[in-house]
Amino acid sequence: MELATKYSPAEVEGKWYEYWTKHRLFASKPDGREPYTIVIPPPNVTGVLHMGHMLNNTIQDILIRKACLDGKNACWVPGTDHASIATEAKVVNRLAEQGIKKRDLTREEFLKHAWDWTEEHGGIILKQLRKLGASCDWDRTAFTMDEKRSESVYKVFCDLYDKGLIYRGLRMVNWDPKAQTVLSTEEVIYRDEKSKLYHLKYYVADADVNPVVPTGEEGEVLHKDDKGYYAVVATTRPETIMGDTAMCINPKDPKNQWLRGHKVVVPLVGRVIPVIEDRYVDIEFGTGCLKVTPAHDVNDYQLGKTHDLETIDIFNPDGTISDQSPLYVGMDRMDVRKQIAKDLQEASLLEKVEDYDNKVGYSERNQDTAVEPRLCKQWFLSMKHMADIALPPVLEGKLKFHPTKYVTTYRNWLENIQDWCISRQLWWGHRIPAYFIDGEEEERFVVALTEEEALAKAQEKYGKEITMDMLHRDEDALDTWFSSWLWPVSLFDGINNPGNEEIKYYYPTSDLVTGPDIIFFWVARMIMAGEEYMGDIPFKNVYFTGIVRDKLGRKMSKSLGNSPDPLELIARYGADGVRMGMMLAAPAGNDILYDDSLCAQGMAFCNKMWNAFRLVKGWEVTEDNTNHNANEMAIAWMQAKLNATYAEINDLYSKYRLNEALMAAFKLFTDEFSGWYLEMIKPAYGSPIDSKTLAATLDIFDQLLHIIHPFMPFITEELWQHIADRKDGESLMVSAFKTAAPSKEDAELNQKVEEMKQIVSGVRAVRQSKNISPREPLSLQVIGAAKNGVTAIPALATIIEKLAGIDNIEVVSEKSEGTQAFLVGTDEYAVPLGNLIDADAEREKAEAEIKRLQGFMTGIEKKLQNERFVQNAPAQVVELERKKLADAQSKIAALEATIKALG
RNA sequence: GGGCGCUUAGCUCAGCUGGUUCAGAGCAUCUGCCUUACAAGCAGAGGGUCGGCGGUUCGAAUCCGUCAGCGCCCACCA
Repeated sequence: MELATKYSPAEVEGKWYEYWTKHRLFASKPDGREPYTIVIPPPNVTGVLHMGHMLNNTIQDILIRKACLDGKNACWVPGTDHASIATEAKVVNRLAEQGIKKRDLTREEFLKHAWDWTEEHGGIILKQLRKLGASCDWDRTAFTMDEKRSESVYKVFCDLYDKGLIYRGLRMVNWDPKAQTVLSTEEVIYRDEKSKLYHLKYYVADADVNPVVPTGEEGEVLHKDDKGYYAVVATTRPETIMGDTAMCINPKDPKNQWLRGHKVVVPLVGRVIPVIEDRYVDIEFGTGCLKVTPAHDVNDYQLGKTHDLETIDIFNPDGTISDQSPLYVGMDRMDVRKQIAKDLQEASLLEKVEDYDNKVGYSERNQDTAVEPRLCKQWFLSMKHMADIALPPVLEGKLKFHPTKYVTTYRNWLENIQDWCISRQLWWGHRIPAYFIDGEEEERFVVALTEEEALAKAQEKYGKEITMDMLHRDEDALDTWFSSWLWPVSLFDGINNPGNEEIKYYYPTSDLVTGPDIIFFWVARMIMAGEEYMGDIPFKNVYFTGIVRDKLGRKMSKSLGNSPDPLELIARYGADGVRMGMMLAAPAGNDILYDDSLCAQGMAFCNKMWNAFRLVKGWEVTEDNTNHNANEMAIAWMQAKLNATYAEINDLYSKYRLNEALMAAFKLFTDEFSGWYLEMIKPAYGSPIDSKTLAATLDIFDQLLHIIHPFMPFITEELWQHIADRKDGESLMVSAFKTAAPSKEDAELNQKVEEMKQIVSGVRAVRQSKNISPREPLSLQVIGAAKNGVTAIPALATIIEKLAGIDNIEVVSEKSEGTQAFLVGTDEYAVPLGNLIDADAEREKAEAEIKRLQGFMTGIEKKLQNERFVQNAPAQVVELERKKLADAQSKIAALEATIKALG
């Protein structure tokens, strides 16, 4: 058949994906083989594939396919995450478009919409992963809110509550006014911001007491104007003054001594508040006077507790001013900031405004919404115990991080860990299995898996008079990560059904591939849950990928429009091409600077493989196997090279240096196999190839396809299916494959061939410099001393003749006139060219080289004359220097002979 | 403010415990070739005083110190 010179992935990829699926090659069941397990970092159920997923899932697929070829029982479990905040926000937005407000719906109605949305948009991403070639066991597809996973979450919640690790607490928490929910500390990201520092006047209320005010250098009275004495407070948040319940100074601050024991008036508000003293206040910052708003700042809250201050909550949950405030009720906090600045100015209460750089916390999910500290009662998981069990396996190296630098990050976090706020004021998620009991001022509740159980517990705890009507289940849902942290366990039903066959077989999983941005959110917490519920680590290795950036180093983002659509890329370059492009750009642990040209390189490589296949496939075969010594040599060498490279590749895999492994495979195929081996054995045009060489070549091809397959599954399967007759159901994916360990003989043979290659390149360079066509035959002179080199091996001599276009190799004691010489190591070769030689130019070149070598020798001689070097350096090293010296001498001799021969 | 990491060819990166293979790879560049698998190709070539300075050593890209620049993580200075 005629095969196109271009490989077209579109015609091939879908076919093989279907074939793999049909023959259930991705499916895994526990058996006698060694398991190799990866659980996918579950993407948001409503998400679509982006470049980060492409990278992450390509890596996972490579690892899975490699394990499969290594004969392991590879199991890659896919699934999606319900992503409560993100998904709920999307649903709320869609409802808003339809004119429906969330608060007008009941919980049940809202959840119905959310499930509709999930079914409509959910799992698109998993379908997209198939285009990439992801070899997930799709039968196992899970969802963090499916039945088994939900049951696991509830059980774990109850269990941790019973163990006393989950508790309710009144804390200053991070509030997202847009999503209207609490966030954990990890979900707040701080950004540098250019803001303003407002200096506000707080007049002394009891001015009649006539405080002792300091005076300036000129003797003038400070802190006083026609309205009286005043202190100045610097704040970035003037809109919170309605919540001020004290002003604070440092007791050791000399310049503010005069304020001790006085009271001041909150500007505009008119409330009289005490001046308190606390060493927390930084004397150097601003004026050393701090306004204290216990309801809206973490530190102020602490001060409030210490000094027994009143707490005035001036914000509504949506970030507008509450009726606790005397002013601006109902206005948004950001609008109030602008307005109050004006009003203060007009009332002459604003001394000045300065530019100021500070950090503002934003919700990780709503990055346009500033988080508000807020005091409220939430559910927390005590983390001390969790940190204690999660730290040792990583520090001891039982669970390895790649790259290792993240161990420090992990450790720092765990050693300074805060309790985890696990409740969220959302509906989309796992509803907290806690039941509050009506009737008393003080909060009464029980935690239980079912209402019946709850009632029983309530009656036991609070008395028989409790009835079902009095129970109200907590309205809040759990943090999404409270279900994801169970993922490696819950996927194999290890919580509901401890000790089952699957969990015993697949747990602990092998590798986790994820981004370092979720090391705390997810990785650390999975280790905690794994240790708590399985008594063992959830995975043996964590491979942290980098962030995908554009080639200018910018993060890919929707707003910049610099993020390509993965599916378009696949359509353009083929999945294999894109996979290779991603991997080439992905050095282990570094960020990825993505550029389309990398995919183009991947596609070009596919084409290379395709054409190599066309060549091999196109040969006529003869059974005449005589006279193919050169081919035997070539085959032996190629196999040796392959063995050595594969050993290297395996080593790179073990270090997760997948980009280097791919590069090694790429070079093996392109340079060694296509560039050298195929040229060595290629029969003359129109001539057949002997059957032994063909068989050996197909075998080598087969091995190469195995090596490349994890990186580029589609084209390798396509070619593998073509290079021999295959039965239906057979696949490269699961076919046996063996290379020998590299041997000493391999290395020796390789060294000879490398030398041979240099001779060929030498001749080619001569041709290039003299503009001689490759088809014009030349002869090659082997100068005296080199006569025992590789040209003395008949098979290699034959190959040299073939590849360099040489019709005659002769050994001469001295090169004749009109030759152009070159050195391979210290061996000298020459190509007779007659009058094509430009004697002057050659002489100049040789002289320059001699000069360089002499300089080189001088350096070595000095070294060898240095007694301390000769005494202290290892004998080997000294010997080497002597050899370098000798080599340089013989090279100079050869060059001098060249000059002489030029006449 | 604390911690970690990075700086090697135009670009992206390898260079483990200092000395053969130490100055490398891929891409890009330049020069020849439409050579009968592949121009998405082949052949050949050029390109770096390994961020600066100082130290240890017979010997430093590699170890130590220091400075500069960049990046990341953590932290309650309003």
